[in-house]
Amino acid sequence: MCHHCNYQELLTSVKLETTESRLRVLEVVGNNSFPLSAGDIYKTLERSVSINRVTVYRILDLLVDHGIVERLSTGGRSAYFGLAPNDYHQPHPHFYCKQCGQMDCLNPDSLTVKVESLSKTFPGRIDKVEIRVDGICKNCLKQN
Amino acid sequence: MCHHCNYQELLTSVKLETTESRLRVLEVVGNNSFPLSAGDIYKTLERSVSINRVTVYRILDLLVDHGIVERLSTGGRSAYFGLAPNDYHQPHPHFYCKQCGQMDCLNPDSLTVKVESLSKTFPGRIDKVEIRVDGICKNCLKQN
DNA sequence: AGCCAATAAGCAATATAGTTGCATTACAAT
DNA sequence: ATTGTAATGCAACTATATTGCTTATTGGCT
Ligand SMILES: [Mn+2]
Ligand SMILES: [Mn+2]
Ligand SMILES: [Zn+2]
Ligand SMILES: [Zn+2]
Repeated sequence: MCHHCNYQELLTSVKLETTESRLRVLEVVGNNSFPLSAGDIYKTLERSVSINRVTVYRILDLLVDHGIVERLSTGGRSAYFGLAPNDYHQPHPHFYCKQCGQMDCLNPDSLTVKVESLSKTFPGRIDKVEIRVDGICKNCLKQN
Repeated sequence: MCHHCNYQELLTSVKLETTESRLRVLEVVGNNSFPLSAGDIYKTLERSVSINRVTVYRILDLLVDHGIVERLSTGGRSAYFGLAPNDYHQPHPHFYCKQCGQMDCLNPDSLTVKVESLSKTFPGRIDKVEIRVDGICKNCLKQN
């Protein structure tokens, strides 16, 4: 767990009741150093606690809606989940290996984006800018 | 059709035989000013020609593999397709409206990314950088 | 032209990820 | 303890994409 994050507090900070399941889901997401799919999160939880697959999906939706978890698209079919940016975690781009499906967090400064000009002129509402780098990871590269 | 693109030529330029179906799919993708889902492309084609849904998926995969069509992830469940960047079409970010699912192409300069530092140090292979802006489009905004 | 091999397209079945409706359980307030 | 509300479980379902196999089309050859 990130020493800045108390998951219990994180839940109450967005006015969500703490339940065992919510805390477990948030722990799995937060304790992991890279984003995970809903399926990964479910499989991880299943090993230690009893929880339903649908509950995992619902809790993830809930945490995303409340802004403490971020849903990331991939080059593949499923979304991945990580802790949302906050005071202690800057927004940052991710790398997605299209071979093994592993997603990695990149340094916030490794790719920077200038969003001001767009924000000024864009006629709609902008909620988020997602930057994803696609390719083949180091491990998969050396296997070939 | 973009006056720079001859779709027939585009196919032969990547050593793909021209078939009626490939040409039709590429036309729909290329003639559209914003990216479309496989389903949208299929529905469009269906109106005028007889083609199978699976064929559309296969052709899209093929065109993506050959680098003339680009697959874009969305905040939603399906991928969208547009012409891949080439000499006449710079890479550019996209806007995705999470309400209506419309995707729009943004100006190549509206968001710029510095990828050099990452390319130098990143241990894997980088194929693509995808930038997606999520939010609510102008039309959906005024409906509420 | 006719034949053959290779490739493309069609069709049905299947896979995968996520969602919905409704029943059951837990839990907080009274 | 009772009750109302919200969370979770379970089964069925939806949307999107993929697979295996059959049929049709194409291009090269004679
Ligand atoms: Mn991250
Ligand atoms: Mn575009
Ligand atoms: Zn990999
Ligand atoms: Zn919209």
